[in-house]
Amino acid sequence: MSSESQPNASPHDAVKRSRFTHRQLHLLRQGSTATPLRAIAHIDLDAFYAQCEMVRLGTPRDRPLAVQQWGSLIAVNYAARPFGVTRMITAPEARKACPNIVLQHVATFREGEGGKWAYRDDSSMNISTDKVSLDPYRAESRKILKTMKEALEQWCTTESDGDTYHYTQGLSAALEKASIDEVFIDLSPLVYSVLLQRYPELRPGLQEENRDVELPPPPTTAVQWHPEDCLVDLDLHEREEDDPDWDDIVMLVGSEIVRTVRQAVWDVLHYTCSAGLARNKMLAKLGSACNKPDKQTVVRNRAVQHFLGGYRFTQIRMLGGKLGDQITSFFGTEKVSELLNVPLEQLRAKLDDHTASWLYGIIRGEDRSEVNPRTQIKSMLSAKSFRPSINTLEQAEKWLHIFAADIYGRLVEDGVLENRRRPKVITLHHRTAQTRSRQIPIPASNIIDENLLFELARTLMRQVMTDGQPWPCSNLSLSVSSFEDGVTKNKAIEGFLVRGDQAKHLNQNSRPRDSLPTLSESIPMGKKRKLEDDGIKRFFGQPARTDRTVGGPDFPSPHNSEVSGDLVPPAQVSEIVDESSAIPQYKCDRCSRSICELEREEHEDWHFAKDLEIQDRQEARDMQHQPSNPNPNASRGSASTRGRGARGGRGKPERGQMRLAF
DNA sequence: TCTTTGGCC
DNA sequence: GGGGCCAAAGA
Repeated sequence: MSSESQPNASPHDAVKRSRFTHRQLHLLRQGSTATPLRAIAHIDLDAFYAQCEMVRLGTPRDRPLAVQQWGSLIAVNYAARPFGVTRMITAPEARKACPNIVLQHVATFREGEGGKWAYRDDSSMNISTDKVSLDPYRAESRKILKTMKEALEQWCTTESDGDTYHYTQGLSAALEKASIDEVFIDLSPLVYSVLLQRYPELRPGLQEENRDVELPPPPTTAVQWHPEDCLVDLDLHEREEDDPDWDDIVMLVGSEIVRTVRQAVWDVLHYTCSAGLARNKMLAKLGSACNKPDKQTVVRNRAVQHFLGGYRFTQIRMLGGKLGDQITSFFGTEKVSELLNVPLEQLRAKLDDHTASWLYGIIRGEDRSEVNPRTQIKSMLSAKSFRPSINTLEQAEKWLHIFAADIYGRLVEDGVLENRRRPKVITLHHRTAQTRSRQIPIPASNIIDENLLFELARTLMRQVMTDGQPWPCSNLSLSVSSFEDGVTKNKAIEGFLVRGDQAKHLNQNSRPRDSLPTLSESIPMGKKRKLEDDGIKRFFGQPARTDRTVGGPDFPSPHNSEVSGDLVPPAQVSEIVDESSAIPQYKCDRCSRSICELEREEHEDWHFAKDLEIQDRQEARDMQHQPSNPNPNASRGSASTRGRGARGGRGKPERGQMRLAF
């Protein structure tokens, strides 16, 4: 982005301006990946499993503790590390290095004791009959996520004057659970909201104003960082004495928000965590690991080059594996600083175009991957390695019982009993010399219980045995996947929301309320889920305001809403119809929609932002492809996934913008 | 549908 | 370094 590399306005300028434009600020509002003002946090629990045990057992923070799995350690708390205890060493070695250490074995299931896990004194000696359970950690993870969400919500409910409210209401932060102990948070909309409250000069001006004009400079000459913020040193040509620009202020506000989130996790649940804050996920993730434990690290835009230059690129997300090794051998270095000297053309010569341009950008600190607001789990797996290998069907079936019980218990937590969600596929993995797997559908007619899972697993096991040489078997695992929403949940949703096509046909269509599925068969399952998650989240996160029913050019018309999976609240629909004659309307010349006059400004803002995103996305497509976008359809206000061209019908509405069903 | 890869504690 | 996960791409 050229604006990022421009120096600050020089002192002789008559009127100092920011390097950033109104357009770039405005893109924060919908969490666009295109703006250099973006604020992304990565939060990582410190030695998570160890902390879980410290909390559960009530041990003091300075008491060394490690979590044991059979003879080895899988997590070591910070109090134990000065003694040389690491995950590499065995439990007896840890005891020797640190006699005072608490060595807590993970909870286990035990053969013949049903589906209940327990903490047992003798589990380390019972590797042949026990199977580890990570359930206690999953439960803590859920609590932590909930606490973080609640802390973030504090920043959404703003008591500001009506003008600011107009621009900031309904904004919230996207939270992506990256693993059992890590989350990404897109703070951009919250930061935008705070900026507009604290700096009225940033509020969108008159309609005529050119959004390419630079913002006024921040009204401060020095940023007051919190004493506990760890700041990455600035790039060589930057100086701390230089006046801050809005990207510095964005990081300041972001770090304030992150601090309250971390504080809430400590106050409520007594867990410490470390955070990284930067303009994108890649930098935030590297940042969170810089100062552990219990610290937060801020990577300002002006520090990115210096920060990344010190890394090996193999430490960057997606480059830790074979791709990173390949690149290392092609170019003879692991250092980011040296790879920076390789021109794009040379990268292209060795790597495919997508990967080459992604790599070129990523080592320069550019990463436009989105924070994917995903909370629900997509599969569940229960596994066991056998040393020595097992050799009979009887032995295998004992483990299948335990797997079935384990997974069933987790499904219950997930809501199978209430029919909220249910998996459609069950898979058995089996390892001898090679790994083989077989999968079958879970019959939709059956109620899922432990026994059904076991019988399906046994069927798969028999298939595996007739396939080839089943023994000796060194590893077995059972998993369920392809989750689908169940009857009860859809019923509940239908009370509030109907899809566009359903709204259209609501009165003609006598389809039974409890029949399934409600989503169009034309959409692959994975996409359906995301669309639905988002639709629901957005709807409930949005205060009901009938005058917010604005739309844009890419809002599918009724005929293609059929495949969009988008959701429309019926109450809204009827209210709109009722009120449309009473409220002054104007017809938007961009999209030919009738918009209520009160919403005119916002609607036009919306078109403006939309245009920018389209433009920007096009640049991004040309310039910067990721080698493997982990989730091309997950979106949060990005134009790439919204309806145009071949994928035109797949779009979903912008936050807070409801589609008319007619 | 099945296998492989990556990432993490 | 390996057991036990989870997600997604590749084939």
